[in-house]
Amino acid sequence: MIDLAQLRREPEVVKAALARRGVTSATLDAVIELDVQHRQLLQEAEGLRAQVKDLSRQVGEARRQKDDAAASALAETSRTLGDQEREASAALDELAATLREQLLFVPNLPAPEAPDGADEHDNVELRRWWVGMDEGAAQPTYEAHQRVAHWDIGTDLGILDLETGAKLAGSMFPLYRGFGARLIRALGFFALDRHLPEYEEIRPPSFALTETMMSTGHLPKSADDMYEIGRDGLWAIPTAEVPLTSMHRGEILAEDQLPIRMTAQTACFRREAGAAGRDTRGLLRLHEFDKVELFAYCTPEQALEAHADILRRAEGLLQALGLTYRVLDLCTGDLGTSAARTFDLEVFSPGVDRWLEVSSVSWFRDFQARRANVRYRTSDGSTALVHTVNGSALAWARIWAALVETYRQVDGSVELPAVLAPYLGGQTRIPTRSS
RNA sequence: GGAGGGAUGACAGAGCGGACGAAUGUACCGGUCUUGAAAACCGGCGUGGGCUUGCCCACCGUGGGUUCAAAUCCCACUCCCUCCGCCA
Repeated sequence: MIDLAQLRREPEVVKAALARRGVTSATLDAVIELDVQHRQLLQEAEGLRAQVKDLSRQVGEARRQKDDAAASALAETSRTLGDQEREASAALDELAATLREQLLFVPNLPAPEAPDGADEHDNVELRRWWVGMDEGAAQPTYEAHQRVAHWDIGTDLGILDLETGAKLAGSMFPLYRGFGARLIRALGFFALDRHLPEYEEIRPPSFALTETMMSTGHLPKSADDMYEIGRDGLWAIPTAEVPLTSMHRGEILAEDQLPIRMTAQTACFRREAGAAGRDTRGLLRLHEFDKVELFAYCTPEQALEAHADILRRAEGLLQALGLTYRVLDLCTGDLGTSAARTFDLEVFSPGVDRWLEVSSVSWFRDFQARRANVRYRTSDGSTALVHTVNGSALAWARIWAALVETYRQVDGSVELPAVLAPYLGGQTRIPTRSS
């Protein structure tokens, strides 16, 4: 949620910033107008309430003086005012709800450094990395045996069974088996270990209350993309960011606690409602996938470094796995609702011949903290909202795809990078079924 | 799932219709005393919001209700504790 006080104080600044991501001036004017009305009504209701309270005190006083006639008269006046107050308060509540609702739909102000742009085509590529680059290789090269899509490799080697996954839960719910299942497990363990002990490992619930989903901005705006368990008032989490952001919801943290850094692997559930039929082959787009998330609550001063650290770690994993990737600086038109600045990491999938997003590293400023009401005590004793940053490190389904393609051998087997050996019982080779 | 008990400021813990944003203790901050520290004593010490910046309003688990007036009474819900049942 943006800062209403800032919108009130410097509307032109906010408008200019949000215009970069397509929010019209009229939208914000409507919010400002609601805010004006809200405060007018607030004063009216509070004035009435103050009178009722004062009269009530006088009633009590009169009763003690045994002046029942005066007490009754005062009570009568107070009752009348009380009715008016009730009416004003009801109107006030309605207006406040409308204001809040509109405010919840206003996206975050983009960071000045975020590049301008309308959509994903305007994202700015900052750099690429591939094996051998440091030794002077001009570009990654792939042989014909690496140009096989992971869904074919998965079927050939018996490590991915999408048909059975679909039989159990519908399409886009993958089922890994044998070495494929073990590889997914290994990737999560591998990444979590690398983030300890700087990041505390968390294993959060897989479902979250509506209020929890609100804090990160996933609700109300993206309700169609979330799995809802209506009977219990719960939602399946689309990312560990949801529970992690709310861990300190409503709290005031001590400044010396910050930054609080956490990592968690969870299943992530996404309905992908707006993407029906697109990129549905193999593991390109799924309703459920595992992802290790990195997250930090920090002071505004710590935020940039915390953001950079998560990006470094995500890149470090990709480099350790020897996968080709690129870093994108998301343009204002492609930023998520809550983000001020986001870097996406895309891994190259030689078999599918496409770049696949495997990480999104975002700085939210105080946008999420305002919704979640997470603050800290500053050195001068006052309170301030924390900043939140997070990023995937990494989303495993697509990494799984890039790995089996990149490391496919001439004979059809897959020879995985040695860094994974400790997590694979020492066996890095996925053999062909005939061998 | 059944029965009972509970939820109050950083913590502990009073209050159970009116002068209660809330006793008291601890912790914390400032001061006096002291060579210094401790002790003792004095003072301060929740969070938001509104505007005429001095006042007003809200908040005692959450949401409703009763009343001139609710931390206090009523209803519903959530969570915690104890016991019983069931269960990986």
